[in-house]
Amino acid sequence: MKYNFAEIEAKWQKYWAENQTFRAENNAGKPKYYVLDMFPYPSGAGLHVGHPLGYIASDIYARYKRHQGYNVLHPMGYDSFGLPAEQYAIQTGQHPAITTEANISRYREQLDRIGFSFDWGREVRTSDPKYYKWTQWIFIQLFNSWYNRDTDKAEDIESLVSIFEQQGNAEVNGVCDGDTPRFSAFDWKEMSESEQQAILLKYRLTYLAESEVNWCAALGTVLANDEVVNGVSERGGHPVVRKKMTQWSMRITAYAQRLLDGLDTIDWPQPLKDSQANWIGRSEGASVVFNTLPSPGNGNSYPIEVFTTRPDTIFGASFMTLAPEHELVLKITTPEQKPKVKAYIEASAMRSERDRMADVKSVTGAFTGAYAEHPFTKAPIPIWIGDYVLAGYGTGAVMSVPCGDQRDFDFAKYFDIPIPNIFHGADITEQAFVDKAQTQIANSDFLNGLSHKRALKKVIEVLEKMGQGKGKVNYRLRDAVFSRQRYWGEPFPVYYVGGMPRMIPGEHLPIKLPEVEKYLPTETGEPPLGNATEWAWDTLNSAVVSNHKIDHKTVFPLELNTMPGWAGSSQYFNRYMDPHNEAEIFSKEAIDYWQEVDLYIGGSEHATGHLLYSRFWQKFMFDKGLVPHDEFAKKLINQGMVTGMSAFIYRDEETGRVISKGLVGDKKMTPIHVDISLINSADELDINAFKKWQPDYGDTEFVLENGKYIVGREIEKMSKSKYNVVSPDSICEQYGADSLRLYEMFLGPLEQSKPWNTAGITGVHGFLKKLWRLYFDEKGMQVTRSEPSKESLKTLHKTIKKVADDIEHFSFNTTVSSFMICVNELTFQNCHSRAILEPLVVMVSPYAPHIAEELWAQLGHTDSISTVPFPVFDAKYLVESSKEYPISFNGKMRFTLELPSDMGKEDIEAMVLAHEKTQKQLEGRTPKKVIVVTGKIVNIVS
RNA sequence: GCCUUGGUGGCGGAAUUGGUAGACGCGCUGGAUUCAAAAUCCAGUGUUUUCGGACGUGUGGGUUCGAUUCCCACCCAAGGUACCA
Repeated sequence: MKYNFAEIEAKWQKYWAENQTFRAENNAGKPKYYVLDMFPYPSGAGLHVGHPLGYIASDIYARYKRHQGYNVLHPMGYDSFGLPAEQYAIQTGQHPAITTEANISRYREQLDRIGFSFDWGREVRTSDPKYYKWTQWIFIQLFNSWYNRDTDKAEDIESLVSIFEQQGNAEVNGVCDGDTPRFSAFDWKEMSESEQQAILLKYRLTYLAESEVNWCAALGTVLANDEVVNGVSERGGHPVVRKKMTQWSMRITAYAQRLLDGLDTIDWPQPLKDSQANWIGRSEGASVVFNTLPSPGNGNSYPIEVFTTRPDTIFGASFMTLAPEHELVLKITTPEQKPKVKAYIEASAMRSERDRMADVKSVTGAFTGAYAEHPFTKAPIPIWIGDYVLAGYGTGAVMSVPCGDQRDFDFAKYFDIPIPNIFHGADITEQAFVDKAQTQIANSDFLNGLSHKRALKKVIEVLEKMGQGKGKVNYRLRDAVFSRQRYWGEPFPVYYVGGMPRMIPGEHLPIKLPEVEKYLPTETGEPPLGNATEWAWDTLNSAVVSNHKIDHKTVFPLELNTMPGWAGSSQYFNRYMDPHNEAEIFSKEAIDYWQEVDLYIGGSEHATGHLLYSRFWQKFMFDKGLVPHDEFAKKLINQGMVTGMSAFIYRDEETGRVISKGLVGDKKMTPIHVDISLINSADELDINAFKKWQPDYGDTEFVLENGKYIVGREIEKMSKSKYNVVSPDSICEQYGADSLRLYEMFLGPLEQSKPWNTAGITGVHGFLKKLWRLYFDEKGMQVTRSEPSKESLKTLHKTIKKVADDIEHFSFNTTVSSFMICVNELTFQNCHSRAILEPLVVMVSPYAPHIAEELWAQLGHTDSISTVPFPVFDAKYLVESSKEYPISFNGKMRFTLELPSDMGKEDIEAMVLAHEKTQKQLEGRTPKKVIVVTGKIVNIVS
């Protein structure tokens, strides 16, 4: 009987679907285990072999856990809102929902072919109103909450209102906007409804605020940083300017410290934690207030607050620098300097934030003509603006200490500003002195002679006493903008009364995305939802109604923005626990049972996006008492990228001939991508097939080496345009899903990126055939009830140990090797014993589930192999009577010697020294020292 | 610049607490089988060699009886990033 993978795989995929083999119950009397993959965006291109890498790894682990007796939750879904479908809609008029649906079916077909053990009964799609109902619901919960620093958690907004009613906001220690005014209970009661709402917005965890965006007027939309290249839009090359727009924001900064602290409690890769920690960017220092001096143009004095991590260097401050966007800039600039300053502000508005930050070399800035008073020396110090200071970080203003900060130093040198030295013994002629450990402060009045640490403490004390500053912790993390001017996203459950946002009551959710004629922004520059004609909220009937009914009395306009891509992915892992619940986001029972994700596998590119936002929402949900853990995933693994092996032919532009790689030499030739399906495993090009694919080359002369055309190979990202994409379908077709699964794992360590080379798959495919032949010969089943040999038992148990250890360490590539070694050995031993071959098939099952199910059934079992207990390792089969000792001389192994395992050190030493090969190696020298590590090695030093 | 990860045969990679470097697979070479091919099987495959051996894990040092593994300095590649006060 031959190994017919096509038949076997179709059969078992059908069996699993029909029997719902992998359905997870919410209360099975077993311990739970939750294995999660990052759900994909269903793109039009379909899956390539890089995509399923992580899914295969998680599937192996999920199946392994089932063999260990766990009730495993292993769901899959789609992150199905997104830009490509919308772009396609703009071009073709096709509704994104239709495109998305088609793409999802294609993804599903491809996924099904690989034999994943997903519980498809729990599938979620972020673009499904039944799902985004709960995304909207969470938004409302955030809106109705504020962050209380005293209790260090989110609380209901009602509690804030009652504090305001009783005592105003003076005593409230809540996270709020920087410009929140102080008011008393009396003031609060005097405010109009609208004014009160405006105040509350400053405290809500999701709020409306002006944020800076990259506005592209020609496209009528806001662009992401990476869509802006050199100040113009990537698509079309239209001008882009920084502009303030009213947008929804998430007050993630309220959670900065907890997001940082939480990293210590989760088993995530260190590089990923590092990048989150850097993103949050905690720095300790002080905020210091400098007052401006009245100037010819402006008789007032304004306080300018700066944040500095080096308040100890305050006596070295010889100027101040404000971000060009700083609100005081135009107020304090002298008439004389106005033209220069205005020009500079305009110029920097043209540059994207990324451009401003990437440009390290050029120093730019402008003098405002104004001065501030140094808090201690009372000296006037000039106020400059410079775009190396970012409006969004700290207070958008810095005290510049050129002797202690390289950027300030460069700025001062460039504009010829004095550089006072306040460090004892430091040379600052060429560069700033930044070594904190070596710092001894000088020329600084009461700080003279102090170290960095002591000066820091002292100066903060004095500043606090003067009321001109205080110690402060600053975070780089900014609140996350939550509005998008797009069509294909979650609509907000928000309508506007007198310009103030109101939430639609939860019982009327979901608010479904309206139909529009065009998916582009409106002519007046409003988001695509501005094209909808049925987009108003009728408060009497609690329904979405036609726009012409808007009367601002009972019918109000709805929000025109939609939510960003990360909205739908920030809680999906909890929704999987109870995906069909229409009354709650998930039942208490479900969350109490599943608790949290035990293992999450996905790409590291989500480090500071999805993974940070999800942690934020989880902490919020925890504060609200909805989830039992404030971290959603205990363990996380990043899978690496699978890169493609592009193939090139080389065209000699002078002669027009195409030269085989070995004959190219030093001559400059044009490399041209060729489709990798035309290349065999020896890098030879099928010239006829190539000419058929590219008829233009029909008459081209191919210069061969040894009668063959050899292509060049290079590793690149897999992409259609590079003709190096390998689809899993074609692999499944040719070798089967089991071969694909094994090969993806065999490629190398899960976390590392590695190139795909289809040629190598014959190795694992050959292994599966060889495995099959242990069970079947030409005549049929050849498994016997005979007693297994000692060697076979040893082979089996050696493999059990290795495989179990490797799976726990997610070292799936080495597991595949040990399977190969095991099958090679059993074949050599001519082993057909059921006592060996039954446990073997269970071990293989997580990796190659189809062949395992088939062999299991052929062995006479009637149930699926999926929950059969994993074989248990027994050390007694590995006991050896002798050990082959490596004998090394000065650390280099020269020969091996077989000795009894229980032989003692002295006996070993005597045996080894007496050996003729030892005498030969020593060449008459006396050994200085003999090291014997029993069971390991012998080393002779001479 | 900074942070992170990595650098081992022709290629992917292995060596789990410092103990036989190159497991396993691909590719390649030779052979068996075949009319032939595919498939399968067997043997070989780091470099070098006077066939004794010598040298070999990016480079240079160090610790150690012994280093791919630990320490210091450097080079290169990939990914991330923030001129962050």
